Amino acid sequence: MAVRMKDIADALGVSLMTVSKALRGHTDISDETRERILRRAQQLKYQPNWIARSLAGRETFIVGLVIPDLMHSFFAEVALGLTKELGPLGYQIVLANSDENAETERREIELLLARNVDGLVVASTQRDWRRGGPHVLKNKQTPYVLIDRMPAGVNVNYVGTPDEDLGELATDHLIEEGCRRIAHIRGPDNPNAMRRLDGFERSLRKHSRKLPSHYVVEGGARDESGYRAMKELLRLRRPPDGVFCYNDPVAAGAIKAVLESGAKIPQDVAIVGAGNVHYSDLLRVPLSTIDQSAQTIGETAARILVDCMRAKNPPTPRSILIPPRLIVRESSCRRGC
Amino acid sequence: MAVRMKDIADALGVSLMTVSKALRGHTDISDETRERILRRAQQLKYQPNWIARSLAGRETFIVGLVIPDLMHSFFAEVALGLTKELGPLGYQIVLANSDENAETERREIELLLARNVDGLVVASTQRDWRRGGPHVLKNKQTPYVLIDRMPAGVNVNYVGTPDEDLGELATDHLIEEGCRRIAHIRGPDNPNAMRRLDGFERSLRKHSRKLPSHYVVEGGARDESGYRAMKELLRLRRPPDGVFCYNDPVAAGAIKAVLESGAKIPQDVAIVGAGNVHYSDLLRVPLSTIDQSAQTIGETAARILVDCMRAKNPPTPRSILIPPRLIVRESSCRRGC
DNA sequence: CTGAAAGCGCTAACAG
DNA sequence: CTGTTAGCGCTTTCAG
Repeated sequence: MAVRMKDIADALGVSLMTVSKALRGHTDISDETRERILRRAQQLKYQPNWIARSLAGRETFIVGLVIPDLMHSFFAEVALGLTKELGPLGYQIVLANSDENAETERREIELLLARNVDGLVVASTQRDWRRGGPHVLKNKQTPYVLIDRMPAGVNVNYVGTPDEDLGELATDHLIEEGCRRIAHIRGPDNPNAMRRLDGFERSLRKHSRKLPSHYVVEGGARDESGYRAMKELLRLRRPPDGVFCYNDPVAAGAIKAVLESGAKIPQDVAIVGAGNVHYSDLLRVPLSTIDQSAQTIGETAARILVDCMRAKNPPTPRSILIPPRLIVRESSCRRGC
Repeated sequence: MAVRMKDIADALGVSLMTVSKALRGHTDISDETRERILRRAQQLKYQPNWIARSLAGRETFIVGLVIPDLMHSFFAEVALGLTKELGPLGYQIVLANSDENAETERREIELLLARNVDGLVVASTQRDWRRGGPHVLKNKQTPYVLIDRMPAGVNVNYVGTPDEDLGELATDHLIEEGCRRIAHIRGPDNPNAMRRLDGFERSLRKHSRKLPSHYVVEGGARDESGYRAMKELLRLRRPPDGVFCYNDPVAAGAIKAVLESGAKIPQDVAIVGAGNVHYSDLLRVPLSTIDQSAQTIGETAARILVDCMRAKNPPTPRSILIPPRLIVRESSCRRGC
């Protein structure tokens, strides 16, 4: 079996408690004793048993991360930001995949709670985090931070993107590039997508443009949806000359549709996506996009969570929005930038 | 605080042990008592405390996953395969990022071990898993499965790709497509990349082709390396008309370089990558590639691990290679497929 | 400064 | 079938 504190204690003729304290840097141990203990621990390659430590103390130094889709590079980036921030503090991360499914999400969260995680980061698939939301979290005191998917009307910790600004930024850019007829391929039916649409409309209003309803088409979150939606737009009598797409995969699909039609990007149609997935630069036409700084989102969520975990009584929830940044590549670059 | 077994026991006037057994489906409890206990547990929303359970029993139902790069879609897919297979069995996954760094890897593994994980899946950055390799694993009995990066001369559980076959498959394909001058952009200095090179050479020999040494150029693992390497190849007096690239990012970079030079893909230069990262289909030129079935690798590793975790004495190590599959897209399709 | 006592919530082994 | 007795390895509390 692995070496325990008791082994060190016995070997040195001190009590188990002394070892425990010395190992954790308590001040009420003489320097000499501590030295001896530390040295011995090293020799024996002592590794604290975290299970026992967790049971006795009340921290596990585990943080749960619940995301809807591991394959989405946005979440992989968030996870990276989390590990970068949490790792050095001694936390480890348990990964849970909700598969975009509310029930699975609830189950996973309960499991994580049963493991006494110190905190949770959740990109929730739940529409309404209050009702349907894991009431479990209400009872337990476990702090949590929601990311990306803004919960409807709940006062919780949240880190994400100001999606309305994102939509506005993308649309403003298309207008500045000289597009006259600007369309939007919508995302799925969730708050984030709604807000991007709002931003799209806000930008058009701001510039006194009309909002032809047939220029807003149903889309989805994947490239096939973008492909289909773009086909639809291209069939219009007057097809758009600029399209803001819900996200990069959708935009990639749209690009495919445009090129197939024989039209040129960006001359005939300019395209802007969102998310800056890491391959955007390598697409058929390098894709202009709105970067959401996913890693920063992860890091920020981590910091908030750490504050909560360290605080005795829960701090007032914070909502932090990471400003989106426009990244101009070829797909929208009509004026030779 | 959360409800404990004791709470249920007290409420029902039975002993704690009875509850414990009933909850875990032991047979030596009367159906009636079990019913009462189960019902009560539900009412009270009892959730077992896994920390305590782990300390008392000897399983934690946690599996550690150590990977060098979260952002690489290959590993994300492996992780997905793992969760798919392990989740239903009640295991959760702790994620550790080694950042392609052997020292970090060792530390993370030790941490995982200190948490008493039931098993480990490691994509090791270590060249030699025997010497430099975490000897920790020798002492502890914790079962582990290595993936992707084949360890040098060690008899352990391993799931990965037969990289030599992969290289041969890609090169055979280029030859079949009618390429006359075939080059290879090498990967980094690791066993997998070596084997892909071996496969490349094997294919050429098999077809009685020459192996001009200047057609094998230094590369790396990212798109910038591919870009640079391809530039170099294009400067040759007789540039290649077919290139097998270490992986898809490298191939994407190579494509960029070719297109910039004004040459056409695949007419002037055919390109094949490896890995089938999920955006390959959306690249400037849809990329032919060799699929490694990353998710299957994850699932297979999971199954081997489960076998080991359940077995009383360690089964003899198994080495499983998942056959690579050629996926033909536009970048190599010279004969109108 | 050091240590003894008590217990975290659960399970394994055995006794009733 | 049910319950008792011992821990798992560590930490907190409080007395020396």
